[in-house]
Amino acid sequence: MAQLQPVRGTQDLLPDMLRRHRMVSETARNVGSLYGFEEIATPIFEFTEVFSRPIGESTDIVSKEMYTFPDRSGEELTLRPENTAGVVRAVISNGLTQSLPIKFSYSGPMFRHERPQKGRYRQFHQIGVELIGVPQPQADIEVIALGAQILSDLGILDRTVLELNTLGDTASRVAYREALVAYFTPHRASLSEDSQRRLDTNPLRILDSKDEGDKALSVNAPAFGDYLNEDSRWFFDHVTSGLDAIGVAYKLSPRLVRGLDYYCHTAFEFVTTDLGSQGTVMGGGRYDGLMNLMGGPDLPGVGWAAGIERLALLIAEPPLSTRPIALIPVGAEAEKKALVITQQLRRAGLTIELGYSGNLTRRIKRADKIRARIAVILGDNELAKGVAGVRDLDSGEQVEVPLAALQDHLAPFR
RNA sequence: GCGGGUGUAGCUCAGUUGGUUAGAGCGCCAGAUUGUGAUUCUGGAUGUCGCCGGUUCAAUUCCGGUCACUCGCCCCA
Repeated sequence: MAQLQPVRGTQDLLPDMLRRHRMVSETARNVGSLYGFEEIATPIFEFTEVFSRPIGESTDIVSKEMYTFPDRSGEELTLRPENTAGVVRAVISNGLTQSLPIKFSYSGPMFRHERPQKGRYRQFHQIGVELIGVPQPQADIEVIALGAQILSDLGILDRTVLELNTLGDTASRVAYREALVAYFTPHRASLSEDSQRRLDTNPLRILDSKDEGDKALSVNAPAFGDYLNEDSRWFFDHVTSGLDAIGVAYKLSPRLVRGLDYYCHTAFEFVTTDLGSQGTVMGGGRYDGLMNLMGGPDLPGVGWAAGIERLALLIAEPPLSTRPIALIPVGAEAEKKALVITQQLRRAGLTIELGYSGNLTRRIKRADKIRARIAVILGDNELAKGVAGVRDLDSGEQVEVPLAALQDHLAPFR
């Protein structure tokens, strides 16, 4: 039993869970199209540079979590750890920058070599959207509103909090980063081990540390507000007032930081407390420098990604599919006839289950087990009269229906 | 990557202070009913007690390692 295990951090999506995944991705696609986003699919693997450069060599994702390998012709390839870089690459590769804005949504598997936990897998699935070519804060507002509407349609918006922050433009962020490094460096020895590392990789994250010593030190750290220039402030004010205007609630979180290097200005996360430590359900922000960094024109972008596994755990059980109609032949002659009738009814769009073996009792039992709505019984008695016994398995009522009228009679149950 | 917990039937779990045939409920299969399901009743099957090794006359039980899951950290969706 324990011999054949799936690879660590991967899982089989059995029908019940896959139905939840579909509910999430279909809701995202449908709501996305209301906002003018079209679905796109990019390859699951790319040249390693597609991810390593934009995401940042110092990030955990690139430095220790990517599935990177040389293929048989020696190309350095990587299983995508996220999809923003892939979409941007596709936009550049296909010369799509001629008509702006570009609005894409996607859904698919991503891969990161992390330690698995609930809501955290090595092969996991994300939905996401990217809006490219709009420098105005309206884009940020639209993208966040889209995310909120998807969560709302999934029935879980009220179980999340939208945390919102600005990282400022590049100038502001660089200035602030330097100020933080200058402040923390003299205290380096007093910082936690994690934060000593953060000081080198992502000093903004020290402010969000859970270590008590770090928290104490952070109290007197420089505040980002003092380093935000006028442009950055103007931009963020428009984002917040826009969200206010359309009634999307948010909480300002000055400590919210994005993990990937290419983010600027707006950063946001929808967070829930219902999933333990994997509370971020949707996260994103603005990435104005990314396209240019990847060798394309200097176009701004905003987007987010959401973890399907995490959303799938939160949503209510999706409705089951259409209940089938069970066709139950009794006897060799009926068996033949049933095959033909089944084919006709399925072509007419009815969901038919044809039991494979067993006597009447056995088959009707099985029909009950698969939640069949109707059992169509076809035996010698019926064949002789040219009818079928149509039994309503909910009420127990059974009527005889001429074979010629069977399809019409069953039509209401498709 | 770091620290803690767990691993017994398809599922949820009990149990053995180390001892010969390892249990329950649910589920599954069959019969009561050879042309009528869900209820009920009766009967039945299933485990290399996660894997490898050590201690022991004897290990599912103790010890070590390992794998997987899980909680927290880290990171992130």
